[in-house]
Amino acid sequence: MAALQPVRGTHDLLPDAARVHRAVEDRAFDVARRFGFGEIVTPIFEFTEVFKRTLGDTSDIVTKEMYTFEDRGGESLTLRPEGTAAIVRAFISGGLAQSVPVKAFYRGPMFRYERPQKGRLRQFHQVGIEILGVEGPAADIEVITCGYHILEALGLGGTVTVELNTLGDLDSRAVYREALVAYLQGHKDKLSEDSLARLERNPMRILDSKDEGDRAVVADAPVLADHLNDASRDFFARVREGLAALNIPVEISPRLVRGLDYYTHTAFEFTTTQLGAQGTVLAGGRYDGLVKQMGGPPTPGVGWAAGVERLSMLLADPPPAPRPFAVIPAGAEAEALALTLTDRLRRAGHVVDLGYGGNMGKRMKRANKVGARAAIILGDEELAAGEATVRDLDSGEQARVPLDALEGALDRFR
RNA sequence: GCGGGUAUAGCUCAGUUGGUUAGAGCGCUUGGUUGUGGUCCAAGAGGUCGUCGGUUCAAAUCCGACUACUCGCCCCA
Repeated sequence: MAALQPVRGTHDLLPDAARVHRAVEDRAFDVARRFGFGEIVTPIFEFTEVFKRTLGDTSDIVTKEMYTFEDRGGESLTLRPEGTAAIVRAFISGGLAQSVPVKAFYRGPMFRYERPQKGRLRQFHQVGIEILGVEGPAADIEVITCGYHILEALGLGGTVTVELNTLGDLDSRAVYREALVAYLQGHKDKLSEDSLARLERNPMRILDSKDEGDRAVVADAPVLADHLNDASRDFFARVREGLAALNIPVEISPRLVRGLDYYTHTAFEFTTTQLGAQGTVLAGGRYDGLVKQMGGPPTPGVGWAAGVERLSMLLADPPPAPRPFAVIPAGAEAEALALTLTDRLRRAGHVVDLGYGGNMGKRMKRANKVGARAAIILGDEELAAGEATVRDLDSGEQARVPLDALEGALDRFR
């Protein structure tokens, strides 16, 4: 039986769930398209190097969460654990540096070997956007605004908090990091085990530790904002002004940091309290060093990714299944007519269900089960008159309609 | 990777201090005749009680391991 279960941390999307999942993706893309983003589809696996080089050798994702394997040709490949690295790789290998700015939207499955929880799977799905080639804060503003509009389109405008911070440019970040490490070194005895490890690899992560002891230490730690140079400070101010002008409610979170190494300047996170520990629903930031780090021409970038499963769980108005019309023939002659009539109505754009057999009672039951809006009944009487009986399954009212006027008669049910 | 909880029909759950053929609701199938669903009534199908092992005369019930799910930590979308 174990073999017949989906692999741990993976999930089938049965029709009802799949409909919600697609709706989230489609609405996100609809909004992104209005902002001028075009879709980029990249392969689901890449050379392992693509992720190693971008995510940093010490990140958890690279060190213990990647699905890496050797193919038959001996190449080391990895199922993508996130989207940005692949988009940037495509940007470089596709020569898109010639046509910056590039505004890319992507969606699809990502893979991380993690311990599954609610809202955390081993194969999960993201939608994301990236703007490559824009240095100024206009891109940051647009990217955050787009994310906010998408959440609004999903009916989540009021339930999500937008947290914002700046990591400063590379100089500011380096200066701050030094100050922070110096401070933390002096309080080593009070730090948790996790944070001692972070002190080596990713000291800024200690800022958002949930450990009480850590929090006490962090409370008096040097603040990033005090270490920003003028350029970084100005950049952040302009981002905030832009968002304020667009009425996007933002909370400044001085301790918000990013797990991945390539982020600079703007960092943001859209969170909800409705999903427990997996409250982050959309997150991203600016990554000015990434393209160059991957071997492309120095190109600034900013973007975010959002978790489709998490958004699906929150979706305010899950889309209903479409309500079909049920064509119900009685008798062999009617059966033959039903086949062509159904085809005609489908070509006209209607959703039509044609049962595979059974008497009228069974077919009516089926019509009801599939949520049909109306039944189109074809029997001997109707055939003789060149008509069909159209029965409104909500009200129970029915009327005879000439066959060649059917399309028009069905329009009133839309 | 670490810690806690859970695991009974397709779904949501009962199952008393271990004791014969494991129950309910919903869903499903069939019927309540001949061309009309949703409501109602009746009958029926469906469970190696997550898996493996142990304790016992006897295990869904107690113990252990494993697996999955779940809630935290970690990480992150």
